[in-house]
Amino acid sequence: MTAQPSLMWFRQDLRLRDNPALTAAATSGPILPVYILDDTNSAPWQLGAASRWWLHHSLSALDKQLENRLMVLQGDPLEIIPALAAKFGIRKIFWNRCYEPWRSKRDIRLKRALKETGLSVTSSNASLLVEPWLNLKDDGTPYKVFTPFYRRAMSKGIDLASVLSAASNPKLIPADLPADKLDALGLLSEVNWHSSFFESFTPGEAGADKKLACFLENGISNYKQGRDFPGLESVSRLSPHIHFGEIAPHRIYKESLELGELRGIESESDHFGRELIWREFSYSLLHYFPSLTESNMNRSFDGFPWQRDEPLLRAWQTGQTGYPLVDAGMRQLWQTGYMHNRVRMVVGSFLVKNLLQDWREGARWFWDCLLDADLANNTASWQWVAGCGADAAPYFRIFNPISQSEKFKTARYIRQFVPELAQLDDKHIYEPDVAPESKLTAAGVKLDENYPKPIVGLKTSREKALGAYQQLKARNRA
DNA sequence: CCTGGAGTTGTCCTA
DNA sequence: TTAGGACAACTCCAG
Repeated sequence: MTAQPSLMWFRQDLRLRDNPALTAAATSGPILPVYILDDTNSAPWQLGAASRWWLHHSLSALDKQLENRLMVLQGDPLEIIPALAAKFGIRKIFWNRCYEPWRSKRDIRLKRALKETGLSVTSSNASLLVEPWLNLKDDGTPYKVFTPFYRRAMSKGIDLASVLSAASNPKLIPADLPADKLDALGLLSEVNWHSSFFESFTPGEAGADKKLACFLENGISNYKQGRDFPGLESVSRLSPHIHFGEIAPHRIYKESLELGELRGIESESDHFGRELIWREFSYSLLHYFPSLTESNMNRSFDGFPWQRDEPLLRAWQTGQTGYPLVDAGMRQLWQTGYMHNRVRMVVGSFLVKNLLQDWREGARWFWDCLLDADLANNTASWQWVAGCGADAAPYFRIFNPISQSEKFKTARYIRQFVPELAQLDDKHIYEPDVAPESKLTAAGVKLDENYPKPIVGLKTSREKALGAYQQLKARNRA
């Protein structure tokens, strides 16, 4: 007779190393590893199509690490977990915390219910450098400005030791699992739209480690400047791995800072560390302002005169705005499930300020298309770019997609994702509609035939946006 | 409680 | 060509 098994509930911690819940579960005896697809009650934030693709392959990788013993289920954990406990004679349950408001609410209920039936439940932190309730102002309230949040976190120091550990090698209880258990979740769409995702990403813990190693080897040495240039390989692209918990931010933080010291490039690694803390800031915001996903954080934006327009939104989504950098970004998103951060700001600003479309439309589209779709990051970032969020860009700060193209030398990037413009030289590729006819003809560009003319004028749309903002202010004063 | 200083990522116009 | 200031006040935060 074996010892009583523990249940390890995997969620956004799909890894064996640096996994506090798994470490704790493994030391207490044999374990039953379980994943539950639980997003059915999270409308309107059910997993997007790109996230589903990633999840499928990440679970597949984890399952292999667990000798195909990962139990995969779908439904409401409030029912499933107690049923499993009863069926397998489980007394102890372990998980790592999630922070989406609907999940943490559900987990609190579940924990209470399990404890009432005499089960032991242990939850741990596996995914935040600083959990929201550990980085508050002296008066106990949460930060709304990034820099003080960052300083506070730095001055207190990050607790790395409680998360970092060797890979667990848990003893798994025998289970008879169907071979098609993952396919049964139906995470992969029938349309083969995601085939190119594999070109840039390998979901799973091993893929995450490789991405980090590659970034530390090549990308980080020029991070501070290089991260703004979409044509360079100076960003880590770790975001989807972090979101699904295939790697602990603690490990990323530790290794990048150590390398910075070793190579004397502290400035680069500090800037990278700052970006990791931005994620923490977003989590804190969402935790303390759970309505952030639906409502303007700055309520004075509630009456903003958004100009809902389906054709404009559609042009933005499909990368047919006539602004090459915007179109390149939107097509990168669609084709690869990823978009460079500099370009995210440019396309975000363009949607919200030049097209006057509600930021929630942008957030929704990103949610569906991004492999790294993360409720806290996505929401906080869209509110930031729209000007209604915490520490937001002032409303008059409107990105000019052409200036941005030039400043960050995006010609190569544009050629990659907008092939119909590839033959244009650097001088004309940023603004094809004012290129001489001869250049366009030579490059095979026929405006409004194989590439659109700009769908809005930059100057007029900018003035319109500023006008809308003035209008809003006037209304709020009245 | 008061107060001073500061706040991710920009653009445009003018002198 | 280039550098500096305007753009908008407002809220946040720490001392």
